[in-house]
Amino acid sequence: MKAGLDKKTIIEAAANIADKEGIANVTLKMLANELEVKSPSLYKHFSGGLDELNKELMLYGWRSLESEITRAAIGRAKDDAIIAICNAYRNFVNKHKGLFEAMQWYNMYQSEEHLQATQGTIGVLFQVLESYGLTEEQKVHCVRMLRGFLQGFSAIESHGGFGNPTPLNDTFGFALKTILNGIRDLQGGTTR
Amino acid sequence: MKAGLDKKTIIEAAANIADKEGIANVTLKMLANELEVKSPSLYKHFSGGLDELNKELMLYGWRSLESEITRAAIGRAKDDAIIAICNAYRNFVNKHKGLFEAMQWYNMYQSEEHLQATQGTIGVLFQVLESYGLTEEQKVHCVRMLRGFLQGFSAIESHGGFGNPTPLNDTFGFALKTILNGIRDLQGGTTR
DNA sequence: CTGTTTTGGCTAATCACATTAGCCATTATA
DNA sequence: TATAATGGCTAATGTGATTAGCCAAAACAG
Repeated sequence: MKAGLDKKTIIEAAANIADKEGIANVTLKMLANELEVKSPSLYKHFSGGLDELNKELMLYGWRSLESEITRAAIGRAKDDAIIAICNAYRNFVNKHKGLFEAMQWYNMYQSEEHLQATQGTIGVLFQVLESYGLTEEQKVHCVRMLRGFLQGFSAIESHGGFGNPTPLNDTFGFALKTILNGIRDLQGGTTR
Repeated sequence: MKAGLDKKTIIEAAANIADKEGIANVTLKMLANELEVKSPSLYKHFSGGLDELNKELMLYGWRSLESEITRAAIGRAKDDAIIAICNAYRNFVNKHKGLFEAMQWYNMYQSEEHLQATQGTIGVLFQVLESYGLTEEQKVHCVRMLRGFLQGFSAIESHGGFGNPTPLNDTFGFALKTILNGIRDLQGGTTR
């Protein structure tokens, strides 16, 4: 006996493999190698096998993202907070390409747990929006718009999907400005 | 001898399986079953095996999307065209959940081919933007913003990721309006 | 029209990885 | 200190991908 593994260690190793080697390499075999253990041993920690592990990886990812985002928003409010959150999201994805893929991959299973997991992240945005004096419904629209954009943009960027040499920072800034304008318009009710 | 298969038939069957059974079920075995053939036979059409097949499926998906989008834009211009395109994109994803996953899945391989494949779809948006009198750079920003939002929003929606009961049509409409406003602002140069 | 080549299917065999069964030493605990 | 639970291991099984090599039908050359 020697390894002394636990779920946390294993998940973190999996996240590492995902980021470094690509999500396709998150296999029990690879994981066992990394942890210097034989693959059947992992079943002592994840009786559900690879499937359970992937689910946990997904949850771990969302929790990590939530934590980064929360930290980013500390001491900020309004647009300033939203911008910080969006930057944190984008940076997280670029730093954790594989993990982010895992977070989406598990969408396939469309589980209640997944909904819960994303809720935390989304919740931070909701809180920030509280101070804008919007209706519940308007807040929902704003959060959804932000979520959609952040997820899509980050996914494409992290995969090198934007072929053009134009700086991505500029695009991101423009998009954020546009979205914040949209939110502002909801407040005043200005019919432009 | 009997089947008389060809690439097109096989890819379409694969797309069907992806949409109906989920992308996890796009296996050579399942495909062979559907086509009433033995799995090794498929190698006569895709010498690269499952990997090549997935790549072709990805390309097929982007080509299909481009075609739907193009059709949607016919006879329309400006905001009207953009809205039509966005709706077509969203509808496509919801109708082809599995195929859309395949389109993204292959991102993993970050290939030149993938870049080419998306280019067609993106190109349609570019063309529509021609009439807005924007600089090249501004057009790039707009297209990227739209792409990011469409991909993220559609992916989340098609997976049932938006937990809230608020109608998604409303959110989509609001987001489009917001983005179109952002584009309009680029034109006038109005410093709001 | 006949001999030859190509095509596209098939069976049998191999490989990788997930998973299960059951063994066993160490650790924790009654 | 007995005993139970833990967490590792080896061996065996199962599924799907892939490869090798056979063979009949179709296409084609003369």
